[in-house]
Amino acid sequence: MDLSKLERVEEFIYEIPADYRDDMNVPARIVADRSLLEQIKDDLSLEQLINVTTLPGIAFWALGMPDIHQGYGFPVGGVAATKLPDGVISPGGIGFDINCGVRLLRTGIVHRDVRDKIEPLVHELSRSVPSGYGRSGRLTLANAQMVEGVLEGGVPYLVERIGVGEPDDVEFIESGGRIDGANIAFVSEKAKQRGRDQLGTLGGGNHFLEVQVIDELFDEAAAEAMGLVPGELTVLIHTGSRGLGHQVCTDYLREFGRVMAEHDIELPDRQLACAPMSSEAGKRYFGAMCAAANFAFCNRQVLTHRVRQVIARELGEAVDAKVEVVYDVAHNIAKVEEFDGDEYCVHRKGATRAFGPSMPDVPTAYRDIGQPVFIPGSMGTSSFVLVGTDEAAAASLNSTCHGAGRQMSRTAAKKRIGGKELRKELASRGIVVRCPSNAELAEEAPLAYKDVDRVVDVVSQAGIANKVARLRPVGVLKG
DNA sequence: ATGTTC
Repeated sequence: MDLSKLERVEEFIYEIPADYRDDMNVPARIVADRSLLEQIKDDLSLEQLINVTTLPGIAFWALGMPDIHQGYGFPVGGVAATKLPDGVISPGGIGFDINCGVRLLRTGIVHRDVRDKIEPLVHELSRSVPSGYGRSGRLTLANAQMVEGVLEGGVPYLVERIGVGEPDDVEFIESGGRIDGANIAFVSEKAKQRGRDQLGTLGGGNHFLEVQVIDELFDEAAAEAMGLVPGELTVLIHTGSRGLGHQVCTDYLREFGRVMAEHDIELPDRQLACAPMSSEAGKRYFGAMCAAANFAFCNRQVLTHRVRQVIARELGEAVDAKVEVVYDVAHNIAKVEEFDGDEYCVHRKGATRAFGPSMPDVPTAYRDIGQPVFIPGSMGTSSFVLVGTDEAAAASLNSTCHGAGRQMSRTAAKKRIGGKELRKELASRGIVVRCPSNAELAEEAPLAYKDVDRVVDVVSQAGIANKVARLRPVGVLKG
C-alpha cells in the first residue's frame, strides 16, 4: 500500500478517504504511528481493510489497529460495525478461531518464594493441560446434553452444573461467560463432534499458557483494583474454541458463499462472504457463532480449573495461593452493541472490546477504572494489562488492539531460527519452556512479531486504552 | 487459527 494515500486525521489515526475507490461505503482508518505504518504497508492488510469498507451496511469506518496484519478476507487487528437490522455479518470478520481470547489469573504467590519451583510447576502444567494441534482433553463431555449445556449455558452452566471453577469467576468474564443469542440448533453435528473432547485444551499456533511475574505498574489505582501486586505471579491463558469454532466458521463461509447472490451482494473478495443479520442464514450463523464463543469461554474456564489444581498440588504447602480470575476478554467475535441509540453488529477480529468506566458489562470492582484488556506479547516477551477508556467509544467503537501482531510469515520465521536454538535462548533468559514441537516453537519466535511495547504505546497515546501493568514471563506452555 | 488440501 502506498502510504501517500493516507491522511492524518488525529495524531495517531490515519485515514484512507471513501473516495479512494468507487466501491468504498465508508473511509478506512488505522490507529498507528509512522514507524508501524512502515511495517504495515508491506503486507495486504490495508488493501483488505479497504475491501471491508465495501460491506453492505458498514457504518463509520473500517478500523485497523496498530497490530494489524493480513488475514482471511478481513485483516487481523480490525473492527467493523454494520448497522442493524439489515447490515451484514461476515465470518471472515470474526475469524476461524471464534472467541479466541485471553484470561488473566492472579495467584497471590510471591515469585521469590517459589523461584526454584517454577520448573516443576510448568512441567506439571504441561502434563495437565493438553496442548498442540489436534490434541484432545481429559474432560470428554459425557453426552450430547453436556455439549449443548456448554454451548448455550456458557461458564455459568459449567460452574453451577458441572462444578468447574468458582461462582465468583463468572462476573469477571466478558458478557458473564455466556453470550446471549447462542443457539445449538444452528451448530452442525460435525462441529459439536469436534468440540466434544477439546474442552480444556490449549491448541497450537500462537496459543499458550504463561506463568508471569508482575514486573512494573503504570497505574497503581487500577492495578490495586485488579489485585495486581509487583513481584507476584500471574497466569495468562490464550486459547479459543478449537475445532468446534473452526467448523462453525467453515460451515457458514460455505453457505454464505452460496446465498450472497440471493441478497444481491457483490464484494471485491469472496473471503468477505457475508449475509444480512436480518436474513435467515445470518441469524443462524449469529446463533452458532455465539455458541462457539461460549465454548471458548468454557475452554478457558476448564484450563483455569486445571491451573488451580496444579498450583494447589505443587505449591500448596509452600505458599498461601489464591488463584482468581482478573478478567477474560474475547478478541475474535461479533457482538450487537449500541451507539447513539442505534444497534450495530460490531466485528472485532484480532481486536479487543475496551469499555470505559461508564459502559455497562464492566464488573462492579472495575467500575472506576474501566474494563481490563490483556495484550499478550510474543513468546518470551512481556505482556500488558490495560483498561478501556470512555474516549474509545467515539475513537474506536470501544475497541483496542489484541497483541504484538505478526510481522513475518510462519515459514519465514522457521528459516530465520530453529526451535532448538530458540529453546536455548529462552532458557538463557530464565524462561522455562514446554512445547512438544520445535517447528511450532520456531513459528512463534519473537522475531516474527512486531514490538508489543510500541503497539501498546500507540493505543495508549491514541487514548483508546490505558496502561496498567507489565507482566514478564517465567514459564511458557505452548502447543 | 485448523482431525495441517472435503
